[in-house]
Amino acid sequence: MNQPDQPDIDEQMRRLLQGVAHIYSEAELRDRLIRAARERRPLRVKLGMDPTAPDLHLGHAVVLRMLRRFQDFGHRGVLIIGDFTAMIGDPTGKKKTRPVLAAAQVEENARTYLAQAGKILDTSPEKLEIRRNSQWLSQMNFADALRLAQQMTVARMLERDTFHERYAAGEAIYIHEFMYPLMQGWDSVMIQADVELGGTDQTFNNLLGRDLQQSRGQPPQIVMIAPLLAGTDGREKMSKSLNNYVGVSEPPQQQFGKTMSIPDALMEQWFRLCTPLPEDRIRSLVDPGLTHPREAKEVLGRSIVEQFHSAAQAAAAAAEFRRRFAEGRLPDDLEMRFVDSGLLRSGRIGLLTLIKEVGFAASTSEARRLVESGAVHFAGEKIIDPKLAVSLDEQPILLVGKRRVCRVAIRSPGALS
RNA sequence: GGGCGUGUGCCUGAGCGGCCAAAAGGGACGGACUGUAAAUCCGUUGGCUUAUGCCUUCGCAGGUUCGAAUCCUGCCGCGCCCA
Repeated sequence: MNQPDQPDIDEQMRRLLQGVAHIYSEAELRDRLIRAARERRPLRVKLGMDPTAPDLHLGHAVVLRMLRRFQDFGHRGVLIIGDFTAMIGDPTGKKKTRPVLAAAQVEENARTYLAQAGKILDTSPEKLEIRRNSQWLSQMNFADALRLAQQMTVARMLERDTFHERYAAGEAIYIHEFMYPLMQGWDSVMIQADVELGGTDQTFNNLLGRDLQQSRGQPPQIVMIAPLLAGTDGREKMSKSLNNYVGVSEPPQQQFGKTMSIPDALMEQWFRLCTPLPEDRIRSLVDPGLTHPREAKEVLGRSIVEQFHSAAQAAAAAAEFRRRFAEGRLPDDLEMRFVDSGLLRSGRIGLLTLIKEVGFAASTSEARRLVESGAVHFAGEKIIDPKLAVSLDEQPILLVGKRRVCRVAIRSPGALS
């Protein structure tokens, strides 16, 4: 805006476009910024939130950071809680219809979401407006819905990647799924969005918002698309269901450890999308001739942990990681896990049962396989006999694989855990 | 509404009366090697208090058979074609 402490438009543009994969269109954004400044009106920057997934990860953080930059330039984030659209579920997910969420549940999820998003966003009321789309969508009747549907043709819907692929693959597409993008687009009309942010999988939906706005005489929103962040496997996009994510509220140790496990080839993208490091620094970090990949990854890990925790915790996580895996020592603060005394037979417990009880294996059979494949150490000794029964009197250490470790003890019936 | 086809383990996908807890690949997990990287190699991949044992799995429910993922009937889902 016009405030003296804000940089000029060119600088704002440069910063806003940082790390953006696509924008529709750059010229429109520039115009809109200029007009907003002239009219002393903050832009309304829309971001949709899925009320079913309160576990935010680095992928969400990318787009949240984009919104944050707008906020920092004086604009207003409008967070849409898709409580109504959740009834359908974004066809992108290509899974079955989701159950309708209870209002209380939506409320709860929104709270969790905000608690996590707050690590990145400015959540002060003047900078962030929170709306739920059931507010207007649930008011619509069939005629309203039909009118909305008239804005779109089947052919155009089928252009959308996810629909296109499913159609080609012979998978089912339900009519109501076609409504999803329309509903999301309608949200933009209702809140009069100036800008909508989203991941690449949202492109179609977001662009539809432009059409709907125009047909209602509103200036079309500018659409800014964040690149999809690849998950820790380096193959798929980061997502909770693929279990390849780094959660923003995970403990430092875990964030750091997961980051260290990503393929080297992924580092560059993560540096760009997940850290504030300048371009030339990134370039030297990802050049194996200049920086050993392990060192580079450590910088990456620390930078990530730092954002969600603190520099001190990041350093500690890195140090602990080194101790643990480079030097092969056990962690300092071993977690204690308890086992019911009822499971003991004359003071001993079957190793397999123990492994299962402690949560290191889903079933006894799995525990057996782990033992037989030499993955288990108990009280400092490698054990390959699945029939072994052990004593827990000394509160021994149980190690399964490289990462699953704890100390085990007996919980007597009356004792508090 | 009718005809044809299809439905298998986390996924893809073979099997078409016994040798099937079910080929193969992917993924995942474990081991070796490393930098909890990649590549490579090896092993495991339904459950069960400890098993040349039992139980549950091949859309669902019945049936035929000494015996069914495999045959029959009905139902359900999906696809294609016709209307």
